[in-house]
Amino acid sequence: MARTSGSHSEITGPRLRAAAQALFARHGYAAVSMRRIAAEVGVQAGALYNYIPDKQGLLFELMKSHLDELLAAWEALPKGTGARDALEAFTRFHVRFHLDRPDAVFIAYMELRNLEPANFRAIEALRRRYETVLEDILRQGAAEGAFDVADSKHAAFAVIAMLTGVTTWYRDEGRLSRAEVEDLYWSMVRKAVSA
Amino acid sequence: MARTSGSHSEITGPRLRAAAQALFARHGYAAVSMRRIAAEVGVQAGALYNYIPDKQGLLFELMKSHLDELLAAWEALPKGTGARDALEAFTRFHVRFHLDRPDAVFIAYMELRNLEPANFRAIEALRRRYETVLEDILRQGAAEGAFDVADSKHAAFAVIAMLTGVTTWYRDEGRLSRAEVEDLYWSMVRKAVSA
DNA sequence: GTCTATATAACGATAGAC
DNA sequence: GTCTATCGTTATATAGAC
Repeated sequence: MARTSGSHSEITGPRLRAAAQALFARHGYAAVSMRRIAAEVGVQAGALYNYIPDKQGLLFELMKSHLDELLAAWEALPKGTGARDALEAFTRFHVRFHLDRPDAVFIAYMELRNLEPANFRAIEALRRRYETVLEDILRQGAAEGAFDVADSKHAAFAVIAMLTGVTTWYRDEGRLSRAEVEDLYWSMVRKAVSA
Repeated sequence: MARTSGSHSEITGPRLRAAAQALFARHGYAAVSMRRIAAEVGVQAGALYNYIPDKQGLLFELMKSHLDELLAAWEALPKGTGARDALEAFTRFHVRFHLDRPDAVFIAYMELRNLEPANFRAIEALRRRYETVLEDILRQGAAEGAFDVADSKHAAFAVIAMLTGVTTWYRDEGRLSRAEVEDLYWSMVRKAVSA
């Protein structure tokens, strides 16, 4: 909806990020113009530069805030001590978190190649921290004899790829509830790493 | 390398597809210009239109030929009869095929949103045919009691996502051989669907 | 803070010469 | 089949008025 001119600093910023996230997820960063984002927000393109340094900075901020939120949400989760419980917690957390943010997830996985080198390194470091969470769980479980995982690092990659794939097919209107989807993935993950 | 002018119909076409595939995989379809592709091929941009109808047609042809080749390669594979053997054959085939074509795989998964509607439907149909191959194997194995898979369709999605993820980390110079990678994924897939 | 207007560059695609 | 030249459009980003 077009808006008349005036001061709207408190709402234009969030609206800009929301519009950019939705459009980047649907059409891709390179295919979306600043004019298109501005039209969605309801301002002219020039006004967006009161909130972002440039288009690249906008992409970086979206990806960084998503990964910061992902890591913070995991840290905040109450956890037990055993590796098996930790793996179940991680699996259900990952599925739930990603189903709640399909657009942010899509961008974080698809737009890495559109990041400038310094930004790419920063995002990759955050992603690596998250992968290490699962890697450590698998390594601990293998040491305890609860899991049969020869290569914790690559097993973690495989599990995360499997879990993240849920965003490509899950729809709220679909046949399965979120709880059923969690159960489905937990069943497969549990068995895949079992002794 | 720049080339002098003249007739080169027999080599420019393949070079165009090879250059476009490499550039689309690295930077994304929307971020790569026809001028950039032409420079890689060693001709001027206008000359490319002797081989393709437009940029969209180029993307579609790359994706379609990749998926056609994928399905044909699977069909040509000698197969046993049991579900367990079929699953192992599928797993090893998928890993091997995808590791051999990282650029084509990347494009086929990342550029779906840049396809025009009619092209999107055609590509989706081919992808669906491939998913159904695994889905049928899982369903047969579940019916025989060899597998414990409650939902063949979504289990197939999960397994394919896990397997395709190999392209995000595997490097020929890395620690693991292709055979070891195949074994690693087969071990996880086998257990994930086991009874 | 947003507007209009614009600087500067690149885009996809085509026409006509050779 | 490829070239040069160009049409018409669009892009990111900025300047100055309000």
